[in-house]
Amino acid sequence: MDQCQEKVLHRTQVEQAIKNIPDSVTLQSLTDIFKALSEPSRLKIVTALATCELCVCDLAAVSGSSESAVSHQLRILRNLKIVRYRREGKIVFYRLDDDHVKLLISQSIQHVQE
Amino acid sequence: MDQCQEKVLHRTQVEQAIKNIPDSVTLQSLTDIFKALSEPSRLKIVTALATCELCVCDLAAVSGSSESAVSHQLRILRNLKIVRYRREGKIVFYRLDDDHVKLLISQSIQHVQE
DNA sequence: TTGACATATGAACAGATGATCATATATTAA
DNA sequence: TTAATATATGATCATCTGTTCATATGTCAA
Repeated sequence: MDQCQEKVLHRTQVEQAIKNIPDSVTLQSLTDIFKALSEPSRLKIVTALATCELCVCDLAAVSGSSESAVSHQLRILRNLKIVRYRREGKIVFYRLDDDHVKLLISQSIQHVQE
Repeated sequence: MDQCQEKVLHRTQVEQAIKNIPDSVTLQSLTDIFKALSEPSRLKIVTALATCELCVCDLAAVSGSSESAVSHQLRILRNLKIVRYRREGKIVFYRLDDDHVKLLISQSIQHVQE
């Protein structure tokens, strides 16, 4: 829209700001991970898994929701490569896919607690 | 629900995991900030403001959305104390409220780019 | 194979949310 | 005061999302 272009008030700063916005792939990855952690139920699951691996049943107890709801959320976390799982007989154990998310959350906690 | 309690398979791990879940206030703060950053439009605004202060009109140009939409998103970011503003005549300049968010985002970018 | 248990998944519903449009407010200039 | 500019906000609507319920899948034991 040309209207917007014409209305730019501070051209230098705008150009600088646009350069600082991550590329679309990075932007997508960022919003994905932030969205994954933006729901209390999912954040509980992830912080719980930061201690040790847990089965779906455990996670339901930990997060205080139904096993079905947890399973749905785990699918989202799985698709985002935030958690992985291993099956042991009838039981499926979930754990964090790597330590990035754990670190990110601990850093975030520091931020909000200051 | 007692059903959930009875079905806990790994009691020790569950108790440990529950201890690791942040208190409800921290949990709320975390989900708030993650939710704020989980929308492409808002993340663009925040990353743009990481360089310098910008007015609403600038932010509309930077993020590629309407000024009204930006203004709505800025209200959300204002309420979450992520941005603050100062008025200079007819123009309102926004900037990040502190450097926490900037640091959090740069750390997150490192995470997703590995 | 049958039954029980653990988990996964599809459908449906309710609640949340982002964009748009119209309108309101605030500031400045004439 | 009036007009123009910059921003804010309320209402509406379409879309998204999380939960629930019912059902399906997978595993093991009998």
